[in-house]
Amino acid sequence: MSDDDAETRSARSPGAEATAGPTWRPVSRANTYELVIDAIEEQIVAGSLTVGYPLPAERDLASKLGVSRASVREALRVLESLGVVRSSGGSGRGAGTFIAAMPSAALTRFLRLHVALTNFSLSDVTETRIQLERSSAVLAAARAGEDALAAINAQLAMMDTPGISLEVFNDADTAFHVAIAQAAGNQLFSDLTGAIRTSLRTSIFAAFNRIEDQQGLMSELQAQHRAIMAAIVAGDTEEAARLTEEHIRFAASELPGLSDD
Amino acid sequence: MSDDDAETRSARSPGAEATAGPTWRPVSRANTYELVIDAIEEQIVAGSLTVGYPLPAERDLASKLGVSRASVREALRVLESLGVVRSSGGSGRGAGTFIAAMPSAALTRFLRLHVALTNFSLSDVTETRIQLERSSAVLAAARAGEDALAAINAQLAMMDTPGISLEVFNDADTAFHVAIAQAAGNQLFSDLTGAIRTSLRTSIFAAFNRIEDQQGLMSELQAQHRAIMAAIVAGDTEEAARLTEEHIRFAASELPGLSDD
DNA sequence: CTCAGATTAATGGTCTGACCTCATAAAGGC
DNA sequence: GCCTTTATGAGGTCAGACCATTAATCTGAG
Repeated sequence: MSDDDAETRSARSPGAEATAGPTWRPVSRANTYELVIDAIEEQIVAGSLTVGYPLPAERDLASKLGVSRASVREALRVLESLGVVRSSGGSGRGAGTFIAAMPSAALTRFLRLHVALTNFSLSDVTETRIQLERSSAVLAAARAGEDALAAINAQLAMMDTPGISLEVFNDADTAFHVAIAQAAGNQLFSDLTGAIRTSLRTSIFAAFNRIEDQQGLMSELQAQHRAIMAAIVAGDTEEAARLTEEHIRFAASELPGLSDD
Repeated sequence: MSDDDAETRSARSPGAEATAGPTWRPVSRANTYELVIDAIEEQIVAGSLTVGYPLPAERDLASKLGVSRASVREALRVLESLGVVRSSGGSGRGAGTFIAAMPSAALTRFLRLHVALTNFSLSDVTETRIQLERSSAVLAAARAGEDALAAINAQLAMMDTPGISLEVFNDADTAFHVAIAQAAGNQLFSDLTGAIRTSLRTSIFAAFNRIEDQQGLMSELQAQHRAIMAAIVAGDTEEAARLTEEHIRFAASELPGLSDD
């Protein structure tokens, strides 16, 4: 069953609460697959299903819930696309559907689609990225450990490879920023940072191919990367944040079509 | 490491790899429904499908793509759960599947599930919220218009209702913060802010019901709301940001179980 | 001619049952 | 014992049927 709250019934004074929209919520005749998702989600929220735990076989689950296998599959495909579940065929160990935790791909697709639909503008996304990465830089400067710093340095080194291709540079660039977020120790920062960068991947390539001095821009970006890294290593939180914001704004302004001001 | 992302896998530069682990990724034999999603996404990214446009009927699409209707449906359910598509039965005008743009519900479910799976910790989520809302407060203080301010005030007034229930207060509280994000003019801020609050709704209730002086806490929160609003109206960006961060940290620390420090 | 009511058609929603592929586990042959 | 073969069980896909809902169309009374 759905635990929908029926608080909309109490609105009796006309005009007073009509300010922020009616909020009718049309009773939600849930589709079967939604009910299946709810049933699974209930187990997850209750803690009965944790990462790595197997779900019943699709046929079992269908008969247990009293629905068809098709409906179960639609629910599982949704959960799979959300990065909550993972399915593999075969038999025995490792076969079946399991609770997983792989949110990055889901976030990436989500952002890519909604950016394409212009539901989120490029400047909205960039601004979000700036705020997240500013905070990542601060936290990384404050508490990054040896391993985390080494991971960031590895990406810096990668970007220094002579004659590097745009694809490899860009992927290392993304990995650099994600590594900083990871050094900050916030998984949501890290996944959002990666998702934003990756969802813009195609646009970034297109923009890059529209400019003349690609190598020059890459060098400039890399110089900024080094400055950011230096601030993080020095533990200078203010400077790391400032340089990060400057870096992202610079990149957005240099790449035509990536900022819509 | 779970750097998942089914991107264009055509670019393969020899050498220059092997730095950050193997990353073999077994060629990703895409499922049929993924191919259907790709086909639709292609149209969206190319701009052939924009918000409001209809998709072919499921049966048509299935035969056009040479797959079964079940696979088409699995793809559509995924896109629907992502808030990219909306389906309704019947015939004629308004019947069928259309491109939509309703990302909030998708974000909310995504966060709720991954928080439940402890993939994102509560402090990760709270920290993200702080950064987003700090920025929202700054932008709102800088550029909020009459209507936007009125929308925020409406929620403040709602929370002042005497003898208000916890549910109504909490929903107005959420709406208050979302209204500020909306006043900032960043849709992604706004949707993320709402999603984070809504995904924690159940936890917030549980935490609230565990404390003694509910009315006292509500009053204190409301006082902070008023202070934030005053700073926004005054155009004091620094103060608005500071108060917002303070407010969120205060709430998280007061509600037992909502911060995991 | 007009309009209410019945009919029809198009669409998503659901179910059933079948068949395929694949990876493991079990049985069998050397 | 080790290797090969078979059986089993899981997801992946498909075809087709039927249901529910809704707009468009037709029909007939007034």
